[in-house]
Amino acid sequence: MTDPVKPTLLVVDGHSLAFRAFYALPVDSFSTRDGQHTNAIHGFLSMLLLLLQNERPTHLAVAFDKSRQSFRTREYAEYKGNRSETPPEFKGQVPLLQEALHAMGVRTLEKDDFEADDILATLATRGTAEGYRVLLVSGDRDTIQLVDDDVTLLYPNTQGVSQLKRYDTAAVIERYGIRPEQYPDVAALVGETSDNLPGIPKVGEKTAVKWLGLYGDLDGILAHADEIKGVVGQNLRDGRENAVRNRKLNRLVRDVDLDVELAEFEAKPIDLDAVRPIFERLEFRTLMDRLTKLALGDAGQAASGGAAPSAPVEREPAPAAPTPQPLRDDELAAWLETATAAEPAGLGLSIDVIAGEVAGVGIATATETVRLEWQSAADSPALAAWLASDAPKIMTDAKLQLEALARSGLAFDGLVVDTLLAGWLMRPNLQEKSLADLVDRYLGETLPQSDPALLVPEEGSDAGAPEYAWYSLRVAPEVLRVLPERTRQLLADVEMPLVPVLAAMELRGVAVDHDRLAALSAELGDRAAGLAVLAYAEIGREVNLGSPKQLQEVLFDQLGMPKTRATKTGYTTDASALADLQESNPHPFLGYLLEHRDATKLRQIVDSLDKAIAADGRIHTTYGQIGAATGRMSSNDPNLQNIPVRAEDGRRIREAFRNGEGYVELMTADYSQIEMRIMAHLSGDPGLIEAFNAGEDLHRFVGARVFSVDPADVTPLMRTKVKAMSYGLAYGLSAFGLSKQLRIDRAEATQLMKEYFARFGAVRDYLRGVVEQARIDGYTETIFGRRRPFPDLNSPNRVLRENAERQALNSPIQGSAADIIKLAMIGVERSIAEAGLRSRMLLQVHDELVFEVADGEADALETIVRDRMSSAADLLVPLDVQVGRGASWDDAAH
DNA sequence: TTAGAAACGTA
DNA sequence: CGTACGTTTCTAAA
Repeated sequence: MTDPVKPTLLVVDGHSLAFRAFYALPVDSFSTRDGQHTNAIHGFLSMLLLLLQNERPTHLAVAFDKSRQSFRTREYAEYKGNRSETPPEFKGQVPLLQEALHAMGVRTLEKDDFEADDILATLATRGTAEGYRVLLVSGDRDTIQLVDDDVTLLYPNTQGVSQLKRYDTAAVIERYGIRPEQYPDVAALVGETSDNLPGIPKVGEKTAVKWLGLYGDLDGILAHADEIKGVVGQNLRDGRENAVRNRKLNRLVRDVDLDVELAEFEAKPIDLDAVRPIFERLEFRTLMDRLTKLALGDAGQAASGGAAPSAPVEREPAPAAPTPQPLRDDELAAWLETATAAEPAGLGLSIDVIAGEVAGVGIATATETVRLEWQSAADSPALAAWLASDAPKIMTDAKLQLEALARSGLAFDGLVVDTLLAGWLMRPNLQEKSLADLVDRYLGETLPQSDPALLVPEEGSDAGAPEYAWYSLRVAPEVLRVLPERTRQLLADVEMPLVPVLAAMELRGVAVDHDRLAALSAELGDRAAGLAVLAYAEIGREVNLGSPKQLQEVLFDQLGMPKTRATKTGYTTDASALADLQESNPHPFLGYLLEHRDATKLRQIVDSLDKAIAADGRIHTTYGQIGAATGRMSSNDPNLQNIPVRAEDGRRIREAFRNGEGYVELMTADYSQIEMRIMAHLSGDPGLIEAFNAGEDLHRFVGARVFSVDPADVTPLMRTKVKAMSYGLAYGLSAFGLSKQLRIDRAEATQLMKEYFARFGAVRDYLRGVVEQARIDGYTETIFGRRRPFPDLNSPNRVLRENAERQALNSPIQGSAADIIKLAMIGVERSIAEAGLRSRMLLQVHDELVFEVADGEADALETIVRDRMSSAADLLVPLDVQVGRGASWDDAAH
């Protein structure tokens, strides 16, 4: 095994390992508050620490590629020529990684005109000569040739970088059936796609190894090329230049002039004080802990050698959750008294939910947790009283738990912090999706969880309600600490009060008429079947009309239509492309196909809604409060925010949404043009503000300005164009996009935009300003202070950057609209309760609310809704609210 | 069996 | 080459 006398030299291929780490770890989960991606750095350092711990090298170096150019690219220009652009999220991490390594006292090496692997080869050669045991770490197979009795290669497996496969001579022989020094011959014959080095066609590892066995080495094989029969033999004779070239390129250089002595790589004790600042900047809490442990271990060894350890800061190990005490309800009041005194900001609370009902309750202070077994509300008067009181409670992902409480007949109040919502406001790109994520990020600890693969969780290993309560309690102050003041306010004023409102809406659900849906489904099914028959007749065969692949065959091969926009897997067959084709190459098949698509899509929606009707005859969607990065909510299971409304057929689905028993109709209330109004407010554009205050049709008003005509003379076409332009603005629409949407030429679109901005210049200035400010701040902000970070705004990658720019200019607008309707919902719910109405709010569709109206309450409800919605924010323009009522959702639309 | 792409519905 | 979502179906890889 290892020779205790020999010193150990560990050499790492920095680029290849960092790159592996980059792809192994989700980029979204590793970034700092200011948006710097750190997944590659984190993965690399994590692996390095593991190596230092397990291998205990005496000498250490990390080699990097200096650039993409090397003597190999000069020799063969196509070398690695197929490599796509390095992701910018990766690029920026390399200098930071090097900085971190230097802080850790690790030497890094790079050399003009050579690749990192050549440095590995050189150090391995010198190390062997100078009596070292050498460990190489690289993700490049070419380094296999370096393995010998003193040189071992650690190669990352496909899963990532946490597991390294150890290749010594025996392992290479076992894996490849050849000796390490023969590997380049195999690679030369087989070729290396990732390096853009084609090999001999039809020759894989098996064949190459067989030939090596027969003829010794590549030269031998080529010398006997004439004796090899069949297609492969001919391929070999045809491609011998390739093989020779490959062999030349994959030979690593063992004598790069490095101008260093191996002794300089001696591993020094880690200076934690030097490392701490950069690790803090990278927000590597767990890694810092691991490094600290490792360094203290080193110090301990040094101490045994005589020197006293320099007094490093002793880090406490991650505390374990206190063992939950079982508590009876009659003991609860007393416990709560001392607990509340100990935690005035709130107690941690978590509800075990099984099948939607309360199964257990955990409550936590910083030092104690209790578990209350729960039978029924009647058996737990003390618990019920505390839950119903306004005593402050801290939870994680409370909505589900609140619903379970309600179903079990328990009133609830006093939710002050939901850590999941707080974490989302801090990083709205859905990076922390669970308590476990929050515990990891904000405490640097791991939430105990049993293997989810186990059907029966291990006894005691799993975190239950008391543990969840305890971790929630500890996470809360850490998240709040880093939350900017306005964002904390947003949490307290908007997101937290919204939780019980959403819980109530989800519990209520909306009544849906199964019979109508069933009839509609049957009708659509028949229609689709008929259209399919017609479509098949046109092309003389049956294909799967739902298969883009088969459609491409029909359209482009069989019917010879011109190719449409390219997708990753071929050419698009989407509705707009088919419409274009219909214009240029009219064919009845296209019409049938489009209609068939419509019918099947609609039927699919109908069927999934029908399946979602619960036993109470109602559909209960789930709102995702942390659903969208802009601040909007999402709806799922089923999604009730994308029920068709534009097409006549689609609207028939809305006819199935009706008031339930005990109610007389539905009412809808929506903000008209809220995003344009927000744009008017944020930009302060006098023209746009006047447009809204004039109370005239917005698009007519704008059209009159843009086309310099009287409002009365604005034609429908002019109105359409201006409307598309106005709506497109908030999305970062380009002249190209506008021309495409309006089916007008580029020049006309450009002209339209020019005229528009000439009249509404402040809008353009505002949109530009948003992006510029975001580039500086790294985030955008809504009217209410909701932030969204944009790390890609300064990316050198144009696609990424321009995407980020459009997102950035849209976010304050979409986000402010979301803030406003959330505030309105909270106000409406409160006012309805205060007025004692039975009518209730059921659905939210971004700028629309749907209510179920009780008999005789329509007017009172409308007054409340109009008032709360229009006064939710104080803008420079009025917030106009449209209200409608009717027997169905469709009828209630206006 | 699973993950990704394509397609399409809403605001 | 217009933002924000969720769902379904097909497809290729595992």
